[in-house]
Amino acid sequence: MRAEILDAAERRMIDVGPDAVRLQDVAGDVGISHSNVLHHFGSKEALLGALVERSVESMRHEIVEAIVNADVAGDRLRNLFDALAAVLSDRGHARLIFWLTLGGHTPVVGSEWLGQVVEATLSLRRARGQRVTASMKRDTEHAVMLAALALTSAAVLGPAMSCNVGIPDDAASATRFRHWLADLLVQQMGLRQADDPPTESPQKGTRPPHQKGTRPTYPRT
Amino acid sequence: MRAEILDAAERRMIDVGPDAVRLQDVAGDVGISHSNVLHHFGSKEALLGALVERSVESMRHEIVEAIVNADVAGDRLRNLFDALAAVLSDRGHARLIFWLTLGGHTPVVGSEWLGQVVEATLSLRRARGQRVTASMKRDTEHAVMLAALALTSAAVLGPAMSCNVGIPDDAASATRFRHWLADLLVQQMGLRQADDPPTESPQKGTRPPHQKGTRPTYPRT
DNA sequence: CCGCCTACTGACTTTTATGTCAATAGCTAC
DNA sequence: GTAGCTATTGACATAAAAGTCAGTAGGCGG
Repeated sequence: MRAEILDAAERRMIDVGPDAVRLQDVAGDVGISHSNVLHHFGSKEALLGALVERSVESMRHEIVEAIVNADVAGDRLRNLFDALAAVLSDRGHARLIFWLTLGGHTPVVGSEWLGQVVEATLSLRRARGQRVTASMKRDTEHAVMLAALALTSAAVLGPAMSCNVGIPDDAASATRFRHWLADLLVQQMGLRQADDPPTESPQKGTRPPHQKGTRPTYPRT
Repeated sequence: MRAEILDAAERRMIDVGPDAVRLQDVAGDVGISHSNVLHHFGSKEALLGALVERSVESMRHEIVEAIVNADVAGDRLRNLFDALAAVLSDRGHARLIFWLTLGGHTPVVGSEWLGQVVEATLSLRRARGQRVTASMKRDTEHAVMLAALALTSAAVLGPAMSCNVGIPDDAASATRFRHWLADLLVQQMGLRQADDPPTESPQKGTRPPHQKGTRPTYPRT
């Protein structure tokens, strides 16, 4: 029952924000009385606390999952970005991040798991024969940060921004942008492999199917 | 008086969001009674409407101003980004954009002035001797969109993301990231000029320096 | 059967925010 | 002077949301 209440609250939280999560509405969604919600969580404050805790945890988990499962090793950054966009956008994680951050809830992204992504990318660059210098480390940090910022904000501002720039607001365009960004970063960091296909057309069938066996080199959490 | 009320409301809007703009608080900030606010604007709804209208207009104006005044012509994209960051962050425009967008207020960025930035950039690339093809146009659109997304979200998520990636959360680091992004885009679009200073910092060494005249070898999208 | 615990409910209380209203004060036009 | 207009106020009405409380129902160990 707690889980169902949290589910309903989460939907409202993502859609309309923390201030608009009303006990009565949440209770109505689940089909119980608002007193019951109070009985389970003690107070609205506590409900929101539990909700944030659960959401942040599942968010972290799903994002790390997407990163781990992606075939980063071979310039498949496009795939990773697609997976991340799905999690951030469809699951509403991006909106949640912004709701919480705007509300002053810094600890949302307060962990350091992006640092692990930096580490993984660095080892990838080393594997490409690049010398790991301080400036190259910073370059990698910036690249990861750019990817995180762009993907997260695209999930929220994407439609508005697209229209503004002159790009149609549809899934294909969003994907094209993601792939463009992926290619840009791959090039910037010199991660393209010799055996990679030339990737000239954005989405349709340009890449060979995933070879299994090539696990990503991402470190486990 | 209307202006003072709107000022107070704007501060609260940016800091704590639309839902938390209380008539009593706003009135208190200005030093009048809440009935007076109501007298001037009719309703809270109307106050928020007037506020959004004014804010969006001033936002548009200040951003366009920053873009127009920047010395873009000479690869001074760094300056432009710094100016934009100032407007977006210090003036709170970025937070406002996110508050409104999350609240379903799409028309915020619903105009098309970023399209004009795309046009300006395109003519710049043409002036650099590049042929304006369809894919190059799309490349430019993507670059402008990336810049807009990154600068806007950095003003909100910047601190949290920095810590997460492993970058210290201070102004210098934020500036470094902005400059890195500016250089990345300048290089991507082949906008560097012969008389430009060598801007050695961010990623020197990992790639041979850009030869002017050579178009980026990046595959068109 | 009985006592106890948990899930759950409806009715009530409290708080807080919006909005209404009548009244006051100052200023201007006639 | 006075009629009328605007800015302003305090007191009150209304509405909505959070939280309290006493009580019901059902399961379970003794």
